Amino acid sequence: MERSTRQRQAIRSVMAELNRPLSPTEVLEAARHKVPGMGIATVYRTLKGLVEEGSAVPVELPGEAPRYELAGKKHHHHFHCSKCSKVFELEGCPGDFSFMAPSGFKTERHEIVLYGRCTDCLA
Amino acid sequence: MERSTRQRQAIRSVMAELNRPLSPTEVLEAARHKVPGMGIATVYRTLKGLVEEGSAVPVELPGEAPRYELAGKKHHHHFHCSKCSKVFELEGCPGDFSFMAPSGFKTERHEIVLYGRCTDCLA
DNA sequence: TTTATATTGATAAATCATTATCATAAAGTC
DNA sequence: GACTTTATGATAATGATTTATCAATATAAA
Repeated sequence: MERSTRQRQAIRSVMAELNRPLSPTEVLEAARHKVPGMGIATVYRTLKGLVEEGSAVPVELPGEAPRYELAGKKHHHHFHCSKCSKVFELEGCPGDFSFMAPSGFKTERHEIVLYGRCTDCLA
Repeated sequence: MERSTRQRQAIRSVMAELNRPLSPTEVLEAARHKVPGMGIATVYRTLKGLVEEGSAVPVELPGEAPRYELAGKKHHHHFHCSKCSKVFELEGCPGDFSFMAPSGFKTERHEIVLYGRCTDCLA
């Protein structure tokens, strides 16, 4: 991630603009609007670089290949639309769930995923 | 799933005895204690059959290949030990999380996963 | 500009989980 | 026990995602 290329700029801006976890394919599709002809390998390479330098984080959802979002957001969870498969960021968190664990277990973190229909898919 | 074989009996009993979501590999290892020489293909075939007949369900966790647990349990969530990677069943559920979704979204279900150390790994 | 070299795009290769294949073995009926 | 057919185990094949390769191109410093 040494040089600033059109491709990398496009990928970064797409992630900032869409502001939701994106799959490599989603990144490619959106970034191609800015840089036609971009290849999927560039997306994978750039996402890997962004994660390594700490400016993006992988978002893993059950049964899904990883998506990526920009780093620096505070603790939050995600909504997965069962129609369009887009993933959206949710604000806030109900709190601590360590009470759910059996006694003797030490809970360090948690993940919550909501499933349903997003606004666009309900319309 | 027509015939009752030693392999199928072993797989069913292992799932009942361990009472937690098991990966095909975990099933194989445990079932081999009852039927030495069992092959992984038999595990995959049997798990698929159990799911099709409705007596087992896949358990998907973020970034993990599916595990399987016996069907018929009431709504619950899971704990994933970050040391031994075993997944445990949690009892109960804090409730409804649809308030977390943005207005205009329709929440249909949710998943909660706790991460930390299980009792054995803390000892 | 020229130049050194990092980056790109196309695609082959690698990974990993799961499924298909097939000869052999076992279940269960007669 | 003999027989018909399903099930098994070993392993090749598949599918999906991600990474490696490499010639051509673009970046940015001199």
